[in-house]
Amino acid sequence: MGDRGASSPDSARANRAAERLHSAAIHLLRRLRREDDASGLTAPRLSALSVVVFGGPLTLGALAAAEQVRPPTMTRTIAALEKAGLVAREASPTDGRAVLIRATPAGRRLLEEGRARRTSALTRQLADLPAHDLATLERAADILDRLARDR
Amino acid sequence: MGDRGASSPDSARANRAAERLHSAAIHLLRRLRREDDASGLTAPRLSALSVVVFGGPLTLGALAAAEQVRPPTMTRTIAALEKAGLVAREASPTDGRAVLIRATPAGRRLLEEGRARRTSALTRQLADLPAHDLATLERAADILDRLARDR
DNA sequence: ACGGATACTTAGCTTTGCTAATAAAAAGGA
DNA sequence: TCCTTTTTATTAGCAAAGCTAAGTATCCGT
Repeated sequence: MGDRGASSPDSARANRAAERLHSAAIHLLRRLRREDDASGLTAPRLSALSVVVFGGPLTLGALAAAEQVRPPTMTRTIAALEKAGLVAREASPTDGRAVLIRATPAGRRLLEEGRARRTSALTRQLADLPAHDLATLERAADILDRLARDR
Repeated sequence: MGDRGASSPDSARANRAAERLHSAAIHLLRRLRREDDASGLTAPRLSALSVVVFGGPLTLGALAAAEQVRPPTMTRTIAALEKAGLVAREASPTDGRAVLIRATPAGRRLLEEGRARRTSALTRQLADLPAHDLATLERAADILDRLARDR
């Protein structure tokens, strides 16, 4: 099947890997979407809450950047979390334009409980995996985290 | 931090891994969303098209199951792909209720070209990775594929 | 041949992403 | 100091993708 031209074998392999990761990510998320709801939160909300809980109070812009989303999108996500009592907005003491997002005790609690809950089907499937495979997935998550950080 | 109670160390580890994979998948997809568009297709459409191209003609229901989505969602996705001339609907010869989805030459071509295009930032980032890390990601994709299949 | 099951579609809702436009505050230069 | 530009966040409005509920058409078993 062709593939001549300027493409190196390395980038061909990287491209194939990218497509497979893309597909795996789509399917993983679709599965989790259904059941995220041990917590009652959708995936983007849970993800944002997690950053706020573990990343301390931070501005909305910083949170949007961390979540790789535009500010208006994060404004709305935070509005939902605030309405649910999981985070609070407060004025920045140093910058009148900025808003600091802070987790409430309820938000912290929800995340901790979710952590302890381990009901999700994915968790159960992972627990059934050979230790070796689980380790591979953990290393993969490390690599992807790193990739996301130095984009 | 606590974590006593009924939880085994294994499931605690699996749960942590599940959360990290969840987060990695979210961030991976958000990045790809921006640039999927070498092809002009959104991620779900590209994913569905890929299944149709490589999985031969198949019914809408089978496609929905493969994509872990409800039939009405797939109906709409296919409608968009059909409108774009990338797939065609045809009546099933054996079942008057069913619809077979088949890729058109244009759909096939788009996928092949996308494959050769390798413009995505992810591909480039992956190509820069040590071979060892890339291999880890490939193995992880294998494992996740398998997991998705025997859910 | 009838009644229940199955395959798909339609209708309508929610969430999440985006861009464009606006308001308010900060920063900087004349 | 004052005025302009930049930055931060919000509002408004659009599109895509997910869902459930309800409807239609076909199939299958009795």
